[in-house]
Amino acid sequence: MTLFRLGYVAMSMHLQNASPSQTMTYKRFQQIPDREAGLNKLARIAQSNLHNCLRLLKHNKSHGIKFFRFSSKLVPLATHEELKGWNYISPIKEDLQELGAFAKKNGMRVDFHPDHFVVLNSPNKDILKTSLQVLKYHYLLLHHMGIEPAHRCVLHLGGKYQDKESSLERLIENWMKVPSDIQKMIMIENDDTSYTLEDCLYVCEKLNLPQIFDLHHHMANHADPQWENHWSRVVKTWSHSKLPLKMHISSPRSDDAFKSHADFVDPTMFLDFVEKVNGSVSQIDCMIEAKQKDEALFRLVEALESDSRIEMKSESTFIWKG
DNA sequence: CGCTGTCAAGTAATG
DNA sequence: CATTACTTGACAGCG
Repeated sequence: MTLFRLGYVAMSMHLQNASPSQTMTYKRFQQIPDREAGLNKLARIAQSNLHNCLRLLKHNKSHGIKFFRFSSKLVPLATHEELKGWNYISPIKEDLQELGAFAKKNGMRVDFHPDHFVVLNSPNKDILKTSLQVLKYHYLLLHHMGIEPAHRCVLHLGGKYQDKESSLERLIENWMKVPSDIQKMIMIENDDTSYTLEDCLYVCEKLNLPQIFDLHHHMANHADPQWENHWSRVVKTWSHSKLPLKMHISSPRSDDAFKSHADFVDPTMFLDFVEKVNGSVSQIDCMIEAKQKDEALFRLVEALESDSRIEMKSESTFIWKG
């Protein structure tokens, strides 16, 4: 029997004025004549973002949601080249501590997905260096939250650079330049344009990394359309992890904009997946990536509740009865 | 207050 | 070779 658990991404459609990713652009920062005042302002924004994250976790708690992805924009300009040397952690140490303690106390799985500027297979040394800075930022956030950073950061394999095979091998070469603490933090996700599930599995097996299977990306980009043929390999990549297998779930916005995320998740497609993987592993955490965020999760739960093949175990977990 | 253009970052696709 | 799309929330400026 498999326990399925639902989570969502970064922000809530229900909480008002609770953005976890308020920001200040570098251009604005530059316009502040006193650098110290600018840095203070950045720190205040970061504190507000973390405060809102805590509100989000409390909101999640009240709805029985124990699985959440933090925004990567918690500290604006943290890794910007021109702000090198700024200790962006010190003004938010207590906030991070409090946030992590709340997540731990309530048994919540939290993680990150840095955006597409983190590219570990880039042939450009500067881009690799910047990417490592951004990963270090995520590491420090987790570390100061008091959360074990292992398998808390989702990445794609990177660009194709006109030659997919050699670009994939470059990732393996570059991996040796990644500090081991950061290596341990990474999970790999198949993407919708370049690297398919099978490409990612090859790397995951080689580097001993958990594979995050994104069903929507797979539909948009695959070699073998039958993901079922590779599911046992996906399961195996999680055998050494303390965390349950993780999935990304979303639905295409339309036929024309197939790769874009729809507002909500199509329950039929999701239930089809659930039926197929049921029994393959003890728990599957499904990250709902929909434009309507937590509202999409609530809608999906409503659909599950009214389906006789599903038994709800709590507000956001369920099993397949068949 | 509501609308629009702009914003640190990379890569792929298009022209 | 140069520009746009991707995706995307937040903010500043403007009417």
